[in-house]
Amino acid sequence: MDRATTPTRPAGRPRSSVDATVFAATLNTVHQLGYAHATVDRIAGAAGVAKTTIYRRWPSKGALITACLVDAFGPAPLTGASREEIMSTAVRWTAAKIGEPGIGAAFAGVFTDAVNDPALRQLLSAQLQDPYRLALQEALGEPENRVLFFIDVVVGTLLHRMGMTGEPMADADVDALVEMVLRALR
Amino acid sequence: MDRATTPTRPAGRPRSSVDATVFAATLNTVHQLGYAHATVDRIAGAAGVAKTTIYRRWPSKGALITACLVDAFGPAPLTGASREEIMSTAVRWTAAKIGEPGIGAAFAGVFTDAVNDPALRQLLSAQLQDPYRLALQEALGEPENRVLFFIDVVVGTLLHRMGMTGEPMADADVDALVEMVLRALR
DNA sequence: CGGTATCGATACTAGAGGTAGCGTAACTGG
DNA sequence: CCAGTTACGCTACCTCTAGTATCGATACCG
Repeated sequence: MDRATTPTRPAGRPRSSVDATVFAATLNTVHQLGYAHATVDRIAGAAGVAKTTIYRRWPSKGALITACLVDAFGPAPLTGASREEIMSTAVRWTAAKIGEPGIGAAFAGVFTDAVNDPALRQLLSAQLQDPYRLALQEALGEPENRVLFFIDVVVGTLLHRMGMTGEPMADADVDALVEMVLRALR
Repeated sequence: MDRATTPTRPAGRPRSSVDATVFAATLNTVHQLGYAHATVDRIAGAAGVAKTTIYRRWPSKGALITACLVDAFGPAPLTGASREEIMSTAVRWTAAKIGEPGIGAAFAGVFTDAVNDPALRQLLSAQLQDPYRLALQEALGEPENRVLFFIDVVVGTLLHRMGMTGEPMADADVDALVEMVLRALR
């Protein structure tokens, strides 16, 4: 029940190290019951933790799920000999991750929550989208590449174009997206 | 306040023809407040209708939104001289539709509701996905074509692969999808 | 030992989807 | 004109969920 000793430990009782337990319980509960029925009460119960403890660490259910996803995804594997290989690995890895128990459902749930919540949208975008894209851009050396299709198209298109409340996608981006789709369908 | 006279009109007071009004109020409310804050109470109020009237016609909020989307989308324009032209028209039309006020947000909302509700998922799939895909397949003459990217990839991938509760996508389909993505990114 | 922050537990508020019951209105058939 | 039937608006209600407040106990620091 101890935590990593920081240089200057803050006063008071330190937090018990149950983050990993809560994350596991979250994915488990979402996997078994779906996002909507995975209530914070149930997640807390599954983790053997009080609900108030969860709300002390994460400000909302959406923030909890987002943190859980960030933890579950971890850093993307950016390996491969060629540029094409790197992209292939990353995309396949993303698809596989999304298919893991609970992750897909959690993502879909928090995703739509984010549509209605600007703060959560920003959090989700910052936590999931940007580091990923930046890392891949760095690995590929070409910032104009549209990588990580699931993130860019699903989150990008849906959040920006469907979200309505956020800043809209530029028409040029929409056109580029449509062209990309058509090329894939050809 | 009358309705189209059916061959044998059922007994009792006929329903007032407010479906279109309710649909308009629904899109309007979703557009202004987002899916989550567009409560059935508020939609009913905006339509000048009692909430009970809405629940007499549609069994749930999800069913209402789905019906509203079906009404808003209408039949897809399947015109064009070449196969490529037909696909281009359909995809662009879909993208434009999704960008219309309220439609995107409504779709995103009902979509995630469907992830947690098998009945709604089936309804959404039957109402939006299948007729669309079938009509395009017919127009294009090649059933193996993966058309309507937004529907197939967004609904297909997310519902099937992320939904978890539904039947999973076949590995071959996932592979095909990944290949498609890679081709688009190349 | 005093100060401080976390812990579990309980109780609570506000808002949402959805249902039940009621008196009234609109139609059909006799 | 009247009985039967169904939709209407209205109100009250139930259940569930996110999120908050409070409290005594606990674990750590100086």
